[in-house]
Amino acid sequence: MLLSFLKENTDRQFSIEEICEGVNQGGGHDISLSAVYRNIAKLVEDGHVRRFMRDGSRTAVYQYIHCRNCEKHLHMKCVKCSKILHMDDEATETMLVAAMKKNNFKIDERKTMLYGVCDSCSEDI
Amino acid sequence: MLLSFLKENTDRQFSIEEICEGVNQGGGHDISLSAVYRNIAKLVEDGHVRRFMRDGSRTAVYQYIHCRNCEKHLHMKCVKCSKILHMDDEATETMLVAAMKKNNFKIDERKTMLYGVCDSCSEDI
DNA sequence: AATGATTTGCGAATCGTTCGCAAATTGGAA
DNA sequence: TTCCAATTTGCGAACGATTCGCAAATCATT
Repeated sequence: MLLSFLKENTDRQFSIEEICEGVNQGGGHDISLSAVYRNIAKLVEDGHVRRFMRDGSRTAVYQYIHCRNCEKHLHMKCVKCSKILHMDDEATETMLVAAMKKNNFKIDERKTMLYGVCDSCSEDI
Repeated sequence: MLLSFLKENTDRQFSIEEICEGVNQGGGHDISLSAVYRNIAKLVEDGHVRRFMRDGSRTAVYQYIHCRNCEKHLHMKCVKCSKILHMDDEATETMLVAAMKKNNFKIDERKTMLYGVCDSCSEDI
């Protein structure tokens, strides 16, 4: 099932094609790309899944990731290993949001993705 | 000229088509879409202009904005009026970056865009 | 089993972007 | 100025991820 696949993999984003492969991995009847497109659209609409865009390829590609309580915290994406980190330090989270509000900007955690380099990748020379 | 058009308009992002129109507004010889695509690619490569993606349309659309000292500060985009805000409070800026580093994440100001609601738009009911 | 509603898969359409190539423009060197 | 090579341009075709249309398959309710 589509949603359960994403639920079990929240450490990175998946393209439609990857989701299709991942779901069909489980054996049984294969699902088509079209169906994945349609079903994922519904999941996004209902707020179960979030959609971002990947830059860099010839044309833009949408990527998807499951929402847990993700509207409650910020996310970071490592530009080297593409891993998604969920901000789990509540003190920092509230501090960041407060600092932004002081600058008259009410940050939207659901749409924002912080890009940078994660801990393990910054160790690499 | 393409770069000077973007230099004069740093309060929002422009699509290729908007850039084309904006440049051709200045009279003289019109430049084609192809040329805009090519020239903007070079500007991005050389670090004079930054490229982001706009979500929501049928297919992905790239958008461009001029870099001033933009590698030095964060940017915010209002999801309501699409205006781009440049973080000008240095104290907050360094505080944010430090807070992220405490969470083992070295934020990349050039690739990150904070989404949310700006001051004037949050006043609207 | 029968009926209607939903979902599926396939192929065509969409459309921003990129590519290929010949024509136009530019920039030196003589 | 004139010649020639190098770069840039504009046009149309190609690309490719996504969406659309529609008939066939599946599901749900009785």
